[in-house]
Amino acid sequence: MRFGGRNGTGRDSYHHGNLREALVEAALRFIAERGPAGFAFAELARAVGVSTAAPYRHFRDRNALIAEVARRGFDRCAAELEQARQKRAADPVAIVGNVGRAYLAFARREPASYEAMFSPGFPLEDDAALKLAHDRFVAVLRRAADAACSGAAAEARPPSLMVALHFWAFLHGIASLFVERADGGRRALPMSPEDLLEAGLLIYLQSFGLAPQPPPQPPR
Amino acid sequence: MRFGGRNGTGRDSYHHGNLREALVEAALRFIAERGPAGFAFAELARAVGVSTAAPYRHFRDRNALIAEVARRGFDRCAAELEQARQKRAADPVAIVGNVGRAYLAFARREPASYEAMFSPGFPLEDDAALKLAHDRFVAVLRRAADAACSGAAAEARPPSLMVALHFWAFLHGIASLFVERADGGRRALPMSPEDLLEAGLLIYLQSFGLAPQPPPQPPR
DNA sequence: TGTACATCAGTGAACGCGCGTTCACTGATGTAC
DNA sequence: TGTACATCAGTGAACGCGCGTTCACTGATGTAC
Repeated sequence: MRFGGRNGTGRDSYHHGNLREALVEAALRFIAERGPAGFAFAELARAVGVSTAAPYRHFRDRNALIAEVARRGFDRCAAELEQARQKRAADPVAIVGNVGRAYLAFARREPASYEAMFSPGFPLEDDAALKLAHDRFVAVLRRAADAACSGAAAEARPPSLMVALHFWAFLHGIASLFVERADGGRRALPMSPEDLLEAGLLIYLQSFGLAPQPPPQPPR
Repeated sequence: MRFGGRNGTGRDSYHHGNLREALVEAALRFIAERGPAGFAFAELARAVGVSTAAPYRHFRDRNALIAEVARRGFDRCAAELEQARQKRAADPVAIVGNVGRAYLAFARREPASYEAMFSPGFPLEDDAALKLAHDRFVAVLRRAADAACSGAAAEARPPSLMVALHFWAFLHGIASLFVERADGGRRALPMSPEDLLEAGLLIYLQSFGLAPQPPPQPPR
């Protein structure tokens, strides 16, 4: 496995030109294949076609690289969730569903990022930028929960922070237990993770007097 | 860190007497400290006070050891959940709550086991005994969900397998995101994981027409 | 437009280290008689 | 109860290997003038 610089496969000069990016990409591949602890820093350098000393120009050590991978993961995932949240502002149930599906889609499409983001043993406190990205990510989930809560009848309206945490825990549980992984470690399921999610959300939101709106009829 | 044989601290003879157990215990400690990938097989031998060749008498390799740790984790956790399930047969909501609390208690008390059980990259298929223990564990969750469903009004009764999967995903999400870990990697929470769980279960089960029974009054 | 030079991003060789695994071996245990 | 012996669970030395990290270095880049 070899990841090139500017021109894709090889090197065009003494300088790599894109080493930082190339290292992050290679790390994503290795994580997807073997998990966040399953490769050596030197291995990464080799995969990218560079001496083992070169990565030290860009990352203090292996952990700093993984933290960068996780940080980018939070950023990208937050952006996608936010986009899903803004897609349709009318129906609270649909908003939560859209955000939830976007969450599962991210976990499925970028299992390596997802693992780096949530694998224990990489504490957020060590890296301020990582912590910030994490908090922004959580804020998006919080906004989605706000939308759901604001649609609830006033007397049945639960604290939206709690709803956000329920939402997140449920999403994370489904993503880590049931979304198919590259190494085939998915559990047998009688339904897709997305359907499982949607059914669970409906049951939960029903208690707040929320039900999905029928889609608007096209004018005839 | 050194784990002894029969008499606790040291060795009493040429033979260790309890090496298999001692290795499993040491692995639990290391996993709790550094995660399932954070230690070497040889390190384990040293911690237990034995030559680096000795563990090979008991485990084919490092992965076989971790699989054994995970298997025992599933067994113990399943036993505790089952006990919680049978504690009080009357109220479906209370049954699910008891099992849920037992789940979180296990994750809190044995974070190393929990991590070994659920860390990706150790596929169940490679080890029949592990797969069996896993399936028995899932069956307990299934029975808890059955109890909840059987209490629901017939016309609102959901498929109990789906409820079991919702239950599990929610529990796993709370356990992995919010239960305090040895390395301090817990996220800030406005309430305890147990309260978060209980509130979520109540909201969810309310949709089935289920509500907690008031505790029976003591006879006066 | 050309040149000098500071800065940057690489090299490659070297180091000490601990790992996983194997091997022939040996001390301890338990059992058949 | 005693002895011979098979089996078991350890030892310790050895191997080749790749890792993380450092170092003085050098090729390329970009900018001031």
